[in-house]
Amino acid sequence: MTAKHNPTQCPMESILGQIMGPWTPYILWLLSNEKALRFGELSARIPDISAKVLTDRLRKLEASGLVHRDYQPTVPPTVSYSLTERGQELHCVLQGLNEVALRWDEEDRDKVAKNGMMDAAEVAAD
Amino acid sequence: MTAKHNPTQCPMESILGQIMGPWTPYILWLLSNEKALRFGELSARIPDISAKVLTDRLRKLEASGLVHRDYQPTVPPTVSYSLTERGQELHCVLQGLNEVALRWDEEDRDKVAKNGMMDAAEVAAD
DNA sequence: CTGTATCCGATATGATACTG
DNA sequence: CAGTATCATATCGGATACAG
Repeated sequence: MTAKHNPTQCPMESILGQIMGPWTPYILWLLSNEKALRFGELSARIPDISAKVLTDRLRKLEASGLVHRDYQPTVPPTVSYSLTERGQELHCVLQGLNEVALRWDEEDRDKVAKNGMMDAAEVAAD
Repeated sequence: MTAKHNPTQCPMESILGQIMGPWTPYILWLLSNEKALRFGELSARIPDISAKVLTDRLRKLEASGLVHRDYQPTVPPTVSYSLTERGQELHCVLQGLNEVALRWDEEDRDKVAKNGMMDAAEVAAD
């Protein structure tokens, strides 16, 4: 996703590079609603993700300090993930983004209902 | 970057898929500060981007209705790009993200200055 | 249960050269 | 000026199989 990112030094890109990529925002979303989730629970809630990719996303989120990993050396091992304080701060911003996305979707549906099929740029414009 | 994105139906991913990818947030940022920029001006302000990638980013932003392309068939042709209304709405959200990014950077610098080198997760945590 | 190790194919990036 | 065309490389995502 995100390793060699941020060629511009733009601070936004720095954060976006950490949270982007398929599944990542959804993982953050799940964690913010559930406080803590185990690896298997995340897997179950994201049906189509592979273990490899889920692991990869969690490791990267951990590396950037957005997610905390709690490992209990029981048998079998128990690992749960939760948002760090920063992860929670980020969620507030993402919620803003989410609201914009939902509003646009609604506007688009209204418009398409009235005018029939259009392409994205036409719909978005007005 | 962004073509087959949004496997989760998460609305955030839908927008993030449109604006992410190297350079894209920076392009939006430049356009929001300058009202309108020509292709060559964007090129000059983003020194390391290739014409191909810049074109690709602009086409995608245009397709999602965030950027408007104004083509004047003069000789030589004059093309300028500006944010649509949606592009401007988005900028507000990005600014929030930007503020968080800047705050974190500052916190991190302070912490590193006090404690010496750490990795990202250590720095972010606290 | 919680991951790693591999392999593969698709996609994106970047450099270079060329055009209306 | 504002791109397009082409090619080479790198990276990523996903499937599968295996391990502590």
